[in-house]
Order: sequence, then structure tokens, then C-alpha cells
Amino acid sequence: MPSVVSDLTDHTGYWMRMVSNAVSQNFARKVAAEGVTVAEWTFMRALFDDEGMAPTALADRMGMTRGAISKLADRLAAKGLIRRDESATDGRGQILSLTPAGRAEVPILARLADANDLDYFGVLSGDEREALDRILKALVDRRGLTVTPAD
Amino acid sequence: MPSVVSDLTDHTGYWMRMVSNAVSQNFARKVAAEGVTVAEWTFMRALFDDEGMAPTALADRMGMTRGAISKLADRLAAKGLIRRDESATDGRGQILSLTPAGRAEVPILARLADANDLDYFGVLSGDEREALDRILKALVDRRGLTVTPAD
DNA sequence: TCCACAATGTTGACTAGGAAACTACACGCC
DNA sequence: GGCGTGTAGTTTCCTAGTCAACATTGTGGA
Repeated sequence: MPSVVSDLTDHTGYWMRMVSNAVSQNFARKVAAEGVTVAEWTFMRALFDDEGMAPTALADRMGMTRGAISKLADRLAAKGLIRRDESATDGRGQILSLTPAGRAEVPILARLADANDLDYFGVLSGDEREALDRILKALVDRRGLTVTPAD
Repeated sequence: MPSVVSDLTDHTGYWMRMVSNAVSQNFARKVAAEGVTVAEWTFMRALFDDEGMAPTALADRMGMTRGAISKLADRLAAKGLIRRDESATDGRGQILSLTPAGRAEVPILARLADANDLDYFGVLSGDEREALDRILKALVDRRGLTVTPAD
């Protein structure tokens, strides 16, 4: 009679988490050398494209609570990487934007992200890599995932 | 002139983290209904196969520090799910094992893990799923990854 | 034999994030 | 216009980790 408890390694999620954690930790180590966390990088990268974003919108995009974004913004502002301005149209709202220093940091971090991806997935053949991308995007699409991963 | 900053979505790691986080959060929600965290589940699952493991070995396998394992063991022992016995051969060492209650909980949680995997990856075709498994295992193999993901 | 060094598990200080209460402002509706 | 309800961001308390210092125990050479 077979065990009633399935083997962990039967699960796709097990292998995916193993790889994903390794990639993520590797990247965290790299950006830490620039004095930045992965969440901070994701925050800055979002502002790089969408200057003037509101904290709540960022919270939705990053899949974090508004409280977490509030504290993250504190840290980034303390480092001089972002600005928090009051909204001209809403007395409650804020306008988040990168400082020149913050904007200058983004390309540096982006290069680290490029290198990390190459580093990790470079052991795959072109075909394997294409198939992996295609399947992951299909999953995101079919499940309607939208949150930019921040860890 | 193109932007010097690559698009996040050019990275395989971006899509993988997005999917992996969604799977993991979904599972965390399910096991929370059983009053257990994912780290606790991973801990118990390891003991289910390797009764009598030492905390340091578990820390290595789960990719956590010994301090984290020490506290995790405190919580599991307080819930009556594991036992901590002194090693007979080493005055410093411990022998971790599941209590009957803990052992009984494992199959229940294993079924949740099965359901979660099916739930998430069920949107893929058989071919897609096979290809994904094959590529992830190739990555783990070629990169020599060994840590059982615990979050 | 004994002593320097390594390894075991624990602890305290710290960090990042979640949940929920809170303050301040906006807005629709009477 | 004023009030009830909703929304934006902040704050407090809590949880679960890391890191590094620590006490204790084991071990291999001189």
C-alpha cells in the first residue's frame, strides 16, 4: 500500500519555489551591495516609468499594504532617493517621484537585474528558456495575475 | 535611442517570481486555516520522512538560520506537534520528532499541498506542465540547488 | 592530558511587513 | 451648508525572520 502522503517533489510548486527563491536571494545579495533592498528597487523601478504615482496605487501594484508602502517611502526619502509631494488636487494624496539621485540609481540596478537573470537562467538552452517564458506568461495570463513581485 | 533601462518583463525571473508568489500565498492561506504556517508545514514534513533530525540539519535543509529553527521548534512544541529530546551521544545535540498529533496532521496538510498544486498549475496543458517540470528540475540540477523552500 | 578551536542550540537586538485603528480630507445628498 | 460615509496615508502592535554574541559541549593535536 502506497503512503497516503504524497512526496513534496511531486509538486511543480516545490521546484518553482526552490528556483525562484534562489534567484531572488541572489538578486537581493547583489542589490544589497548598492545599499538597496529588492522592495526598494521595485518601488523605484515603478516610479521610473510612472512618475507621480500615488502610494495606494503603488501598494496595489506591488502587492503590499499601504502601511508597508508608507514605511518603505520613509526609508527611500531618508536616503534621498524619492520625493513625497502633496497632491495639488487632493488634500490627502501624495505624489511620489524619484529624485535625480534616485533616477540615476535605476539604470545601475537595472543592469544588476539583467545580469542576475542571465546568470541564473543562462544554464538553460535557448529552447528551454523560450519554453519557460512562454509557459510562465501563459500561467500569469490564465490566472489573471497582476502583482509585480517585490521580494 | 532606446532606453538604457531594460523592461522588467524582459526577465524570466520576473514572471517566475510573480507566479511563485501567487502559488505560495495561496498555499499559505490554505494551511493557515489549519492553524499552521508554511514554515511549520515544511518543518513537520521533513520530520515525517527523517524522524530524529537535528535542528542544524533542518536549518540547512530549509535554508534558515539555527536561530530561526530554534524559535520555530519552540512554537511547534508549544502546539504539541513535535518533541525535542536530548541526543544520547552528544550532550549539545537534540533529536527532533513528531508527536502523534503532529504525525496525524501531516497527511491533512499534504492533501492541501496537492490541491494547491493542482489548483494553480491545472490551467496548463499536460505538455506544458511536463515541460515546466522538466525545465525547473534541469535548473535545480545544473545550479546544484538543495534548499527545500520554506515560505 | 589539556587546551585551543569547532560545533550545538539559545538569546537579544534589530528589520520588514501585515492587520487594524486612527486622523484628516473629500464628496454626495438632504 | 452640514453630515454620513468613503478614501488616503500613518501609526501601533504583532509576527517571523536575520545576525551576532553567548554558554555549553565535543575533539584533535602538542
